[in-house]
Amino acid sequence: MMIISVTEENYLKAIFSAAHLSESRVGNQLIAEKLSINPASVTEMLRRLHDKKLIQYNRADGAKLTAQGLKSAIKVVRKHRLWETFLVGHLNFTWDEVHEIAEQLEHIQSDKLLDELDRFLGNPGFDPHGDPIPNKSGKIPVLKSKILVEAEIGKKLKVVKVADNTASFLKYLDKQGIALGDIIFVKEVQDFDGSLLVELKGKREIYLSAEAARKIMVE
Amino acid sequence: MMIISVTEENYLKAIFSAAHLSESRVGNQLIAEKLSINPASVTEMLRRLHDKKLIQYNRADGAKLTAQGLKSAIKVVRKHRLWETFLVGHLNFTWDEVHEIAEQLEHIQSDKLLDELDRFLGNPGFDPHGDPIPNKSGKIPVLKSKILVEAEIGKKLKVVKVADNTASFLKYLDKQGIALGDIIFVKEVQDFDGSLLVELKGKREIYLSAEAARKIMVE
DNA sequence: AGATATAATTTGGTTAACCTAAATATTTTT
DNA sequence: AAAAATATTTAGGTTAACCAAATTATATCT
Repeated sequence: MMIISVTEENYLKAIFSAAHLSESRVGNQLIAEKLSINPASVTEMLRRLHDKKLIQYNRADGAKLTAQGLKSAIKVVRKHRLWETFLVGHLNFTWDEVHEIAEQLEHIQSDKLLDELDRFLGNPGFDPHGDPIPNKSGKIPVLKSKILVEAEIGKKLKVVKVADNTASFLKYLDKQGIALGDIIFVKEVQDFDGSLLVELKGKREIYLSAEAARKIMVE
Repeated sequence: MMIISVTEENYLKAIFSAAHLSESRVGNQLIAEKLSINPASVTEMLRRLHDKKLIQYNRADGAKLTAQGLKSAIKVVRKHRLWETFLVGHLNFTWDEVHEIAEQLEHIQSDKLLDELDRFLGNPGFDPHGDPIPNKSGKIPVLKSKILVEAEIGKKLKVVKVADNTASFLKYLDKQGIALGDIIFVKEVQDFDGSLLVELKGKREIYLSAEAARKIMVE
């Protein structure tokens, strides 16, 4: 089996997540930003990943994962999200604390560990942030969710995911008392700033800025 | 807080475990063997560990952990053994499968993770091989165990630890049906080769070579 | 004590990942 | 289409860990 270093895995993951957002071209610049390194360093590594047949690469179109590369990237994401699920579910971590540690754990190499962890957790489809966990064969479950800011007035909705996993946003949600699975009822939309008046869990009424409502996914 | 690399941690661990066996001097040679690297490389690293005040070091007496270095080494051992306990206890691993993976997991950095894992496992004192797990403050529990080969005839004993964690020996024990916690009754000792006839769990009788009995710890 | 064996160190490499600054491409704007 | 802006690559350099071969200490043996 081919050996992929931790650093290489991080590149693949960066390309994978960048490709999901901007779709088309994944340039050196973007990868450099994601990994907080100098663009000059990226060229070198992309060439190596190309040699290893993990990406297609040329100056014009940037980097694109091959089937091999995609498989590796998805596996890393799978590991990351399963570990996050474990940390929150069994080790009393909150959703804003788990990212860093999962960044380390995602590189542990053992297929059996991965399978057993999945089983132990009950083959979860989504992690504590609502992000989908690829299954063993690489298939990624889909949620037909919308962002809250696009919801119609008078709809009863369930919070299923957040579109921003920074600790500051997650702490803000905690402070507002919003968690995954909560039922939200949209009462009013302010015309002038797009902020929402919502009823949370049939109890409290709170205001959410359009900014925040753009990062909350509902179903 | 001082940053200690994975490689440095492995050196500290090697020095720690070597010091436990041979007591006195831990030479470059021995460290090199433990880590499967060239002795020439060891000199360099020991100098760095000395500069970081993690070891005392001079040509005559070799390497010796400082209080700082000992603390770091014990923490790594603690992590290693807690993870092994987790793998066997919750993820269906057998005791001969866990070492490699624990070698990776022992380098994950997060104090909260360590504390929570300990709590989750119920603050175990010993890992699946019977090795003591240092507690949070670094204290290492002691078992007043003996090696089976030194046991007297007619004694009822409990298997508490193995003095050889290689997969081949652990598999041998599994095949013989011997596990930690089993009660052993010594019936006979063969004079000519020191092998033992023992009764296992009050049921089966089996022969154990002196070789094997030297690696089984009982209480 | 001197010869021999063993252990440690020095010397002069290598590789993976990074860096900065300069040079070259490629887009985008005017 | 030329100028300006942006993106990529090249060139030359660094650091952490390693190596092999040669050298220098230290220990052991006769």
